[in-house]
Amino acid sequence: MLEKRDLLINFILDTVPVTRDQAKEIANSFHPIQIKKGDFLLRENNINNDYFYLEKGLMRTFLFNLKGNEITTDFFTENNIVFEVTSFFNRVNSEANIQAITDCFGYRISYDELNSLFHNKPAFRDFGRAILVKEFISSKKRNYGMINRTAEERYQNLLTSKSQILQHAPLKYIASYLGITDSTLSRLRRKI
Amino acid sequence: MLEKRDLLINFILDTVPVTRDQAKEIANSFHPIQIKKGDFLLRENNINNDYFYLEKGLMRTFLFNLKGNEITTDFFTENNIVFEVTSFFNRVNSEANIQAITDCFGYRISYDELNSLFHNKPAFRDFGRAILVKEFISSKKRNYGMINRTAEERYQNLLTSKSQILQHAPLKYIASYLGITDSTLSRLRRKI
DNA sequence: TATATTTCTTGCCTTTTGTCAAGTAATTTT
DNA sequence: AAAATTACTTGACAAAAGGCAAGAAATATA
Repeated sequence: MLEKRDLLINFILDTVPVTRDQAKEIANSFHPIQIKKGDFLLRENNINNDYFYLEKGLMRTFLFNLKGNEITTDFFTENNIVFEVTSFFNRVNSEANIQAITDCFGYRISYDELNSLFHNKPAFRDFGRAILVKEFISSKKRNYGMINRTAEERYQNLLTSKSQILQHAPLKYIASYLGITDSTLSRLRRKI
Repeated sequence: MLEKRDLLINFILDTVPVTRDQAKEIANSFHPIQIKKGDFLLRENNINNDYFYLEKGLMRTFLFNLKGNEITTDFFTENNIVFEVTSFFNRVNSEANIQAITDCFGYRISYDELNSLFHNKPAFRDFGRAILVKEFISSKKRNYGMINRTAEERYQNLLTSKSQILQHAPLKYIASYLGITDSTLSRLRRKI
């Protein structure tokens, strides 16, 4: 039978050049958790203390703007690391929430555990940096899309890159993520 | 007389909790360079091998979209680290250029030098991570501004956060950075 | 199953932004 | 200084997106 943690081990092996034993050691430092649909990995005004490998399910981060409207700033799909960088690394209260869109399962470590691995295990050092680099790059790509693509192109892009999200997230999450109103997204969809 | 490298030393001390001696040691691993207005720190289709502390001057990154239009994706001001994360860390050719908007001066290290410090000097480890975290956060803030602010608000925000840019960059750089056309920015300015 | 709530769509009209083109102003090159 | 290039502005019109409200559809709750 396939040990479940194998997916995390493979994720590590795909992220950074380490041996399978090193990947296993890193994976074994993580702790399994389950998050039910609608529940929160992080609530605003708390410090994010979970560096979370999402094995199964979908999540999002959202916050409220000055008008009180809910803005979805990010979607997370399976086989990715989930955390709120500002709160987690700077140890400050988060403005954002991280919520499960569907039932989720994965593995977490705390900030202290991560830091100890970062300083004591060279393999994890490279892994941690690679994750930061990867997320930073995807944030920059999103920026580029926002300044260089129309709403329709951004929607089409989401459709191909994170199609699972389109199937499970309500329209209003997707609209605010794309930077348009619900009505506009609804009309866009009809057009397609 | 003030040793010029003091600005870099202070930058390190402001970024991460290390002793002045540790900061000096890190700073001394960097090499001074000068870049004239209009010259390039990085040209597209090359690998970015400079992790660059910008002490004096202004820079930008830009690339060409599918229509052949030049898109400015980032501005850099004094007392910041300048690099193209995808190319630098993944050792792949860059799609983007990094160019001096004004005469620039600062200090650089190569990828190999950075990596050796990263693995051998715990103080630098924390510094390197803190820079990645800082840039990642600022990219996320930019995303949030793009989906949640009007063009006028984004312009006003740039005006307060990077006013030096507004004084030295031509309108077309700023317009593409804000995700609007030259005409629209020109009209926005008249309104203000 | 009935009721309530949330999600999504659509019409009407307004505002914002884009496109294209012409013209002026400023800067750079010769 | 003249010529050429680049930067910026503006007008007229078109396209994209927003605001608001009503209603239909789907989902959740009682």
